[in-house]
Amino acid sequence: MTNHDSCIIRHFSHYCRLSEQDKALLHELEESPRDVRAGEVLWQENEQATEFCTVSRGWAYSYRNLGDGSRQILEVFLPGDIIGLREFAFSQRLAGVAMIDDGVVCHFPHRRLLDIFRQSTTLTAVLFSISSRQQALLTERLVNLARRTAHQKLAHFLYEMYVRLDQTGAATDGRFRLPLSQEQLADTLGLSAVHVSRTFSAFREEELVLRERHKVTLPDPEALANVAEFDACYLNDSVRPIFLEEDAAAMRPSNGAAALKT
Amino acid sequence: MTNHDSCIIRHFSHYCRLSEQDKALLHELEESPRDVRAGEVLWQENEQATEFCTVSRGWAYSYRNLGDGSRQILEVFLPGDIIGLREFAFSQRLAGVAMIDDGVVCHFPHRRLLDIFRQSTTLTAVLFSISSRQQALLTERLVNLARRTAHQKLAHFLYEMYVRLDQTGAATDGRFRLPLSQEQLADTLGLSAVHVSRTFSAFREEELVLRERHKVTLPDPEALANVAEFDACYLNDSVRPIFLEEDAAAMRPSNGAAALKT
DNA sequence: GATCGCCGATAACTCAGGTTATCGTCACCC
DNA sequence: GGGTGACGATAACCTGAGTTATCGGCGATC
Repeated sequence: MTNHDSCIIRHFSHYCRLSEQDKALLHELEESPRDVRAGEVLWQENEQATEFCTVSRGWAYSYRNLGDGSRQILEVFLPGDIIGLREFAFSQRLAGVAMIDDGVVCHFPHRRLLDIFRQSTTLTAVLFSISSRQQALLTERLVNLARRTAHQKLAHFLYEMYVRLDQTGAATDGRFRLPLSQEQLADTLGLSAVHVSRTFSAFREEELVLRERHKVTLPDPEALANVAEFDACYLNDSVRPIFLEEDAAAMRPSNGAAALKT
Repeated sequence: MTNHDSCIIRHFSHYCRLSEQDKALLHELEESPRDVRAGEVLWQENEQATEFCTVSRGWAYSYRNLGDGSRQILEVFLPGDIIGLREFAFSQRLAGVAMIDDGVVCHFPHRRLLDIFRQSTTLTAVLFSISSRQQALLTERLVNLARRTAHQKLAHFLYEMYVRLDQTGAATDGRFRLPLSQEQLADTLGLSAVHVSRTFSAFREEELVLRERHKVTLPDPEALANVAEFDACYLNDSVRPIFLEEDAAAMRPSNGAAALKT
């Protein structure tokens, strides 16, 4: 088991120092990588759900198709994210998932999550934290959709992506790659594609956002955050390291004995 | 430990048969009941978060205050629900919580959740399921807010409440108590209070919904569900009993020995 | 290098829902 | 029993965003 740079482990390490045993458990989630093409549908609403999925490379999104032919994008997944956690309690998919980009994903069965619950309190707590953070993103998007103007919605989304990408080093100096089309943005923000275009034009005018093809530049990120009334609280998932460290310490004695080679 | 009818245990039992030990663990969550009055704020955004909370009686809601003075209600909690699970990863509250009704709530420290992770895989799985279901509610509300008309939003909300209440026996024959004011409904649905009123008038006209004070009657629930394009999938959390039973069976040997009196 | 198809920009027109304001009703309380 | 205040209904008016349509640019395919 070469520790060939794993997105998941990097992601989990954000939350907590991991034992070797924990890392081994996580590695099992990435056993069967599969290449996927942009636009490829990983699964659809109402299909039987027996697996989760991790993204190793590329972007993905989950979506719901509505009765009137429109569609709502719910979440955008980046490398290191786990897809499908939200559906833990359900035997059917509640949302479809498709790739934005070419990429690599790894499927693993539901069962594996129970193994983790049973074998590592630390990982269980981290999984709960991740799920909790995803819910925070969702909540923020909800507020955004319910209460803000088109300008604020787009500003908020762009700034959120900027922060998320910055946290993983994928944004430098206000510039980042945003592989979504304007139609996908519209489906995310509950707007029409036309109005997304209008709003980008306005932002260009005001020199808040420059966009060419899939490259976005924010000349003044803070100004954008202000437009969006952005409160970064929900992204700085302080993650309460103390809390988790205590916990890790508390459980190490019992699990340490069974640990794999150090 | 008298098994004086506990909402939480009833709630959890929905998902899975519980051992006596599991019940004992859950009972600890309801150790310190407190009477609360309608309108009382349990906590506010950005306060330090060190506790979760269960609702034993009454309704509650979580909300976010926006920059422009408006506010968005995120979730409505009924007796048996756990409040604050969403915030597991955070040290600050992401949303305020207030009572709709007079009621009884029980606070318990974060730490207690870790005890559960450590001591019961069954309860851990159920907690994950509950969190997953809450997220499904949130997602459905998001779609609702982003993509549907005022009529659909209100119809959807009313029908959802009807189903949730029906599941706990609190709705009979299309009639139930709905203690929210039109302003609270507006804050939930991302509408103005005026427009909620208009929409109720329209529903009265069409004989879809009758509302007097806090009593709501749905003469034809199915018709309402149709207006809302309601797909009950996300509420019939099949909850995959098989899955959990297998799991419970798998872990019983190790924990059974330490079980409390049967 | 001509054709096709996708993506994005822009303009003209429409409409769902917000805003403001007024009024009626009910509950509560000296 | 009259004052007060929260809640809800209704009307008139306004506006942000949807809809439809047209056009230009760019990449892929032959």
